[in-house]
Amino acid sequence: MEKILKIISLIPLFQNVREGELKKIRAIAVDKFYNKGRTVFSEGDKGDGFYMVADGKVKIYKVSMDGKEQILHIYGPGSPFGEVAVFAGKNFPANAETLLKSHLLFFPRAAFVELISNNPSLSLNMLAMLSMRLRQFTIQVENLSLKEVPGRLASYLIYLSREQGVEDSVSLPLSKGQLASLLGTIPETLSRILAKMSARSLIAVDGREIKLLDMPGLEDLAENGKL
Amino acid sequence: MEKILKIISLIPLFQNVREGELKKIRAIAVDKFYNKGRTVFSEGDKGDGFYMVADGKVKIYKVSMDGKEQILHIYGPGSPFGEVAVFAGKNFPANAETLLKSHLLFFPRAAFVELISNNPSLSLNMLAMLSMRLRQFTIQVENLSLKEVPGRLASYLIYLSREQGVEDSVSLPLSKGQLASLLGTIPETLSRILAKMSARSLIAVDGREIKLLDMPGLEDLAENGKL
DNA sequence: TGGTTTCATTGACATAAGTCAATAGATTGG
DNA sequence: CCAATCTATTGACTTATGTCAATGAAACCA
Repeated sequence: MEKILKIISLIPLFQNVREGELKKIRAIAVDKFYNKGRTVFSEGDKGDGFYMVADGKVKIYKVSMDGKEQILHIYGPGSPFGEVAVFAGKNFPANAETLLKSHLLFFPRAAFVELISNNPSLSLNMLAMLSMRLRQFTIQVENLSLKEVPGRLASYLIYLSREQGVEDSVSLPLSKGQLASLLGTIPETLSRILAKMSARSLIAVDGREIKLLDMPGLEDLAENGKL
Repeated sequence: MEKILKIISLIPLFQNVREGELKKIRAIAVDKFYNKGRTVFSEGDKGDGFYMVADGKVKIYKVSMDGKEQILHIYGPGSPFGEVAVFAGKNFPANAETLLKSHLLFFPRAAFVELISNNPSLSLNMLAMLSMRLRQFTIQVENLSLKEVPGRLASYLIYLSREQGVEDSVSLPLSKGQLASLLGTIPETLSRILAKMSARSLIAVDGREIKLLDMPGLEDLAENGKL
């Protein structure tokens, strides 16, 4: 089986889709290659399709007038992005940029809508996908509005440790500056908080490797937000 | 035509759906009536269906440990809510409470999924609906993270004036306390900012009626966030 | 390798927004 | 219609986080 077709077949979005349909999906996908740090699309661009990461890493973000950046998502292999423009029939609501050399698949709107119209499994998968995104956003809003930065950081570390399947240590998939942007703060503040959490023996930081020394303490911090 | 059926037929979610299907949709909907201030569902509740406002008003919100509330959405007639639980197959990610005496329609998951599986128009409408929600969330995150409270308030006033179709005045659909919660702040702060904006002659406040005295000034504030 | 650029840390300081408390206004039900 | 409750405003104060600037560490590449 072609490599990309195999990748596609393993993606949640395309589960329970008949083999024949998978081939059609592959047929409409256009391969796109980007170097690190490249803009895939910008906020306001007309969206005539959506993307999926085949390989690499992409950040979706907003920027304010004075240049502060807020990361909305980081997507790796298997994650689609930019679907909002396809289904809401408007333009992209945020910016997308590669964080690594990346191989993306582009799905043109018309062809994909055609596929989805004839494939209930696919449309239910897409509904599930968007629903998960909405759920993530409710968490992000909660974090930004109801937690202070230490609480957000603690939540993120716990999330990472689950995702990476390691109990007591995590490896940041992002530079500290980018992590600050993901958490809705700035590098200076993040630095100070990492220092304070280290002083409290909650964590031990070594570059991008962070040991989680006091899981209960971190969980409490994530819940109550007070350091 | 039955009153509810007529309401359903006018809703964006059910556009371009055949008459026969509309009847089926109505058939699976369960009427629910709530007084003002009633909990419809709570965060974490198992979601075996979603709701739609037939009449009244509902707020969707999160609460922190120490009791601070963040409103995610306010929905009026025609808006569905709670779909995330249906399609992501989990529990509700937030709380829902009526702000007025309300008449809601409840759509049980299994029956609705059945309908959507056999109706491409309906599933595309639902995808569009969720996509619009995602778009709104990107704006909410942007507001919370990249704008200060005065900027958020200015954005909201401009949004309201567009929605209400009036150029130079708006009527708050919410108490000031609830507005504070929607903007991600507290009543005291909102009060002070309203006072400051009045002093600057950007607006004039009279209870829930707000005159927009300086639209360019408000737009600038919404963009750049500096008061 | 060495030098340049980017990234991270730290200090001194400024400020937006939250907390606590008191009061005033508005709304509601008996 | 008045008391009781809820809602909004204002003041004095605290605090978390942002800003500006300097320095140190790490990564990159020519």
